[in-house]
Amino acid sequence: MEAGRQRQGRLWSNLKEVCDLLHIPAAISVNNEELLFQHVQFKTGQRVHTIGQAFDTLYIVNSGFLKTVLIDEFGNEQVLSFPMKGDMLGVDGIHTRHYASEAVALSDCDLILLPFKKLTALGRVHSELENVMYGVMSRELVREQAMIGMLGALSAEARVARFLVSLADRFAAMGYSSKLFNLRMTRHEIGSYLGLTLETVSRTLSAFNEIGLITVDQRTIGIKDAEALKTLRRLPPSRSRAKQTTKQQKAEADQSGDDQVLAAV
Amino acid sequence: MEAGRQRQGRLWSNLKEVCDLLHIPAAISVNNEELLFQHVQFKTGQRVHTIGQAFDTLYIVNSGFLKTVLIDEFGNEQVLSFPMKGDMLGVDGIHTRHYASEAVALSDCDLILLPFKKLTALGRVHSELENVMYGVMSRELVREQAMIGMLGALSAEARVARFLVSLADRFAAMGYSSKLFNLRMTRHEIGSYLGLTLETVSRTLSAFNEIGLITVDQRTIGIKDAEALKTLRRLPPSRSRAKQTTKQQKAEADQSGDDQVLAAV
DNA sequence: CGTCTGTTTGATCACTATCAACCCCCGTGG
DNA sequence: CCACGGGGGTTGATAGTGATCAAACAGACG
Repeated sequence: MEAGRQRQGRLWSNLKEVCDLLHIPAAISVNNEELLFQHVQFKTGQRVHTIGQAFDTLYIVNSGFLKTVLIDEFGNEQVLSFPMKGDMLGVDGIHTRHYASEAVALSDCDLILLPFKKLTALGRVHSELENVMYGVMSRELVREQAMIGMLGALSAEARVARFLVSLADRFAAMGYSSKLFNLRMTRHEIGSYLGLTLETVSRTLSAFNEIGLITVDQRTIGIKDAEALKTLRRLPPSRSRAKQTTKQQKAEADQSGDDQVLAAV
Repeated sequence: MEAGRQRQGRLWSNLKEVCDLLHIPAAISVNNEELLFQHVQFKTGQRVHTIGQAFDTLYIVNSGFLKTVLIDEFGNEQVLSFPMKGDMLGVDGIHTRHYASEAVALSDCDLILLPFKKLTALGRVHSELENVMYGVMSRELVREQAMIGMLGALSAEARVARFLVSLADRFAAMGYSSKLFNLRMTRHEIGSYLGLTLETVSRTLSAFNEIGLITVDQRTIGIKDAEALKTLRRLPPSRSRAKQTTKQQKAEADQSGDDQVLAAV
């Protein structure tokens, strides 16, 4: 895209571009043009790294969409994240020096290579780089914490709703429309990510569509009521079975106690 | 305990002791006795840090048991982890410079303070320290990934079983018995951690007890069949990667009509 | 035009949450 | 010393959410 320059027929980026991509304010005054990081392209379906593979480089997504997955003893995939522009890949390999997850391109991708050795050597000279790395890793950790909180506490509908909001926010941060976008992943992958089945994901999207919160056309999603999606806990009873929801919900909302929280839209 | 020395009526540890505690092989030849980190004691129920509090120090557990929690908009706690000896606290505060979670002592605790500023300054002189930090953060990340995988894919029974095995392993790593130990947390906290209700946790423990996998007496747990607990499954989740597993799944499904549906592998 | 993958929708099942009652342990105060 | 209270734990009955099984449809593609 915009970042990077040609050399030997390949794209390269300097440190400032890398930091910009990561949304990390880097006041780094390095002799930029000497410190270049190479880009690599991956086509849809290609694997960037696999579980157990020897770790030696981190990746930053410059363009494209990916998924990272864990694979259990039966070969079932568990989706961990959907990295896109500005996200870092491979951090889980630092500890054991072997990648703990697998990264797969969901579209054609352009990634920036950060050889870990080179990075740490660089840190020795420019110690500000340390803080950049700490910041990125900490951010990743916080994200995963939020994910754990979501999986542990929210209903299927709330998970799907938050997933959509999260996607919208990320698209917005990338300069794309947050109101209309295309899912790059299948229902099955979304379900795996959210701890649900693909049928539940599909049904929930359909329900949101009926209520008017979103529009759904295959992989094209239109966000109509972002605010409702953000605060959604549970869906109002779809057909009939009306138990004077308004009053009851109000009463429940008022006492905002500890446990179950219903349908606060 | 063993680590640390007295000075001004307080305990202090050097860098080597800190690294040992973290199980990180640190070939650091620093003038040890000059680089001391202070200990602090917390009593049961005390908070080490709270959400939103300004971040300035990391903590390493020298002794005692804690929990870290997220608190949602209604005041509900979501337990994220149960740190114990050798674990690091506060990493989630690096990114935003404010702690993202709350840490509470479940027993009287002895923690080592790692002022973050001091740590990064130290990294400038002793660059091996960088790798220690990266390693610890990466390990934390991998742990959380495993947690996400567990919450997303495993049944209630499998979660409780793995929780027990994980505790046993950690006690073993600390030099305690892995066959008989005391839970430091309530059923409610376990449930929150595992994305279950306290009743489900209680029932599952009772069921394991009846089957002879463990013994339960209030908070005292005896592990009788660690292997069975490790491999306990249920719910061959999704037909994501349907291979020649069809026969096996069918066989499992056939005998799943009984009351005891504990499909071990 | 058939095949294959992904999606939608329906019917049913069952795992786990919820509601409720009771028990156990322990500390406290009459 | 015992009554009392309260937090934590166990167990039972019931309901509901989401998984499972099943069928049909829509695009993509050779």
